[in-house]
Amino acid sequence: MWFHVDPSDGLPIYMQIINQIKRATANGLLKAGDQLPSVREMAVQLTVNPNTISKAYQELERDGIIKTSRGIGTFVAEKEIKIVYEERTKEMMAAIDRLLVEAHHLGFSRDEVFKLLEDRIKDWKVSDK
Amino acid sequence: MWFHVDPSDGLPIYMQIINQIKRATANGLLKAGDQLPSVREMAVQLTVNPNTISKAYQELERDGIIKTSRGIGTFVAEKEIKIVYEERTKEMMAAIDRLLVEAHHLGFSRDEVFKLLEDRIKDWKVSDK
DNA sequence: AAATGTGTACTACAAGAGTAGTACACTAAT
DNA sequence: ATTAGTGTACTACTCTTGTAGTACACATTT
Repeated sequence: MWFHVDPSDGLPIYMQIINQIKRATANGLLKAGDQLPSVREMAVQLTVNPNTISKAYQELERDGIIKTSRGIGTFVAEKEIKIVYEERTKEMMAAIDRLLVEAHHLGFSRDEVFKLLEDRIKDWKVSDK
Repeated sequence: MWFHVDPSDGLPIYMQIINQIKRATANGLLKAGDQLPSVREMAVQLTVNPNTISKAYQELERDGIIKTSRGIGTFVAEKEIKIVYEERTKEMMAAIDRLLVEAHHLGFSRDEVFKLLEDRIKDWKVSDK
């Protein structure tokens, strides 16, 4: 599998794994039901301790992104939104605000952000199939 | 001044301060040249150690958001974008991707994100004056 | 030169994060 | 029952983070 990790990235290993899996499920590379590599398999491949992988998997499970069963394996979960509407929206707006603040300090106007997002979404769509 | 801090927030105190100042400069509450409270003043007001404030100010200065002079005080910096275009754009796209991944896991479609951002930008604009 | 207001350096310490080693526990197949 | 595959608990160690205490250094005003 296409996981890779850079120990000197600053970002902790288990975080890098989490990010990759989140992205993969977000863009369809990983679909509900897909089995992930076992903690040992992945640990060997990345030359990392099994617990590090386990930690990533545990956090992903807490977020409801994967489902893991002892002795069986770890799988991408069925998508089910559990949080209530207001909560979701609140979090989403907070995320958007963070983006806008960051954009401002990178020197982008809000309209530019809008445009960039528009383009990006189009890109995602075509690669969607 | 309107700074406030919650020690039990999980987010470290100096980060909370950084965020508030970043936001304030991003939405115009703080403008270039405005003086910030001295480290001591703010430390007393928030019942926190001066070094904690200092750490926040240092990080903000590294980001070019404020300008500080020993014995004088700390001020909001003139906006000057130092990073080259490609770098800025790269970071911005990364931020947008992070937002889209987060949105997906919150159960928002990309079009919904688009719509929310559109609304949000409109809001910012009217409160712009 | 003294006083007062500014930011800072140095030190220390408690708490937590990150990873690894090792041994255990569950499940399915043989 | 055994085996081979899975995830996990426990422990320990290192390194970093976050904050505080204290003392210092610079700038301006008097």
